[in-house]
Amino acid sequence: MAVRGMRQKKKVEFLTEVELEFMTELWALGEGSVRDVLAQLAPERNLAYTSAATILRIMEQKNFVTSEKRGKTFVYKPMLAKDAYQSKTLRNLSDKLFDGTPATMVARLVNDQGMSEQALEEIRALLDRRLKDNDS
Amino acid sequence: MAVRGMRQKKKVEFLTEVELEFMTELWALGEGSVRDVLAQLAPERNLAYTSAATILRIMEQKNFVTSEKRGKTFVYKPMLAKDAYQSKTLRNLSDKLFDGTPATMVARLVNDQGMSEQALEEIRALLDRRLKDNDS
DNA sequence: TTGGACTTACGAAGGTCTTAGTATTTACTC
DNA sequence: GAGTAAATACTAAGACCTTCGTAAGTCCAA
Repeated sequence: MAVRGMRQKKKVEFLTEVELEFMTELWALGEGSVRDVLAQLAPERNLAYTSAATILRIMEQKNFVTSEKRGKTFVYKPMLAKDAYQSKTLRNLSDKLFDGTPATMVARLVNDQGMSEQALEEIRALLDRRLKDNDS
Repeated sequence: MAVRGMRQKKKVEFLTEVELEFMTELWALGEGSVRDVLAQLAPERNLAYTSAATILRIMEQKNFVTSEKRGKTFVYKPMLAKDAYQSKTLRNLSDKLFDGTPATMVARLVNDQGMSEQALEEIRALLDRRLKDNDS
């Protein structure tokens, strides 16, 4: 009997570069085996099967995904929704690089991110809705 | 004669955790010596002087700061303005975690970052200005 | 039930990051 | 010019990350 799923001392908060790459595919797929995820990566990525398996196993140890055995293979599923992780990441970035003021962040985005006029309009509409809700 | 400022193969784009911590102090100070930066850190940080010196020397190798010798000590200065680095970081985050659509990012920020009504109003004003400029 | 294809578990190499100790250099004073 | 306090340069340890090879386990078909 193999040992799987050992605990770890410190809670890991954020995905590493490669883990984010994998999680992105899992978010898109909903769930997937090592082979499924590997198939989603760009062809020029050229990652060995065992590397992908290792990455997913580590992600499970860090509680970023759960696995379920189907026949011979494990199927992995995100433990964290994409938008929740987006929020978490933005909060962290706001703290670390924007003095904890997310408004500065939005300002920076709106000012120099080369957003289309349509995108800007959408955001304004979003703000209008938000500000109306606050009134009630 | 010591060897300082050796080149490096690959261009480094982003600050590491500790480098960001140091760069934040340099941005606030404008410039500073090892001792200056160390003095700015939280007292409970307890970092050895030589560690701080090493970090700044590495940051110079990576072209994040320049140094100038004044008397016995080096004074370090950022090579990159804070807002430029903020923009760069946001662009990267948008690509990696938001499918390259910064509008989604703003939406996430506005929706769950707990911004005050005043902050939201300011952003809307900013957008209004941006959208008017585009018309002309 | 045994062979083969595929899967998982483990270990290790090579890299970067963070930290700090030791050794060397430097500027200034007497 | 020698001594001294402070700064810089170097080295290295320990942690984590990425990658992959090898070994061991597993399912199925003939």
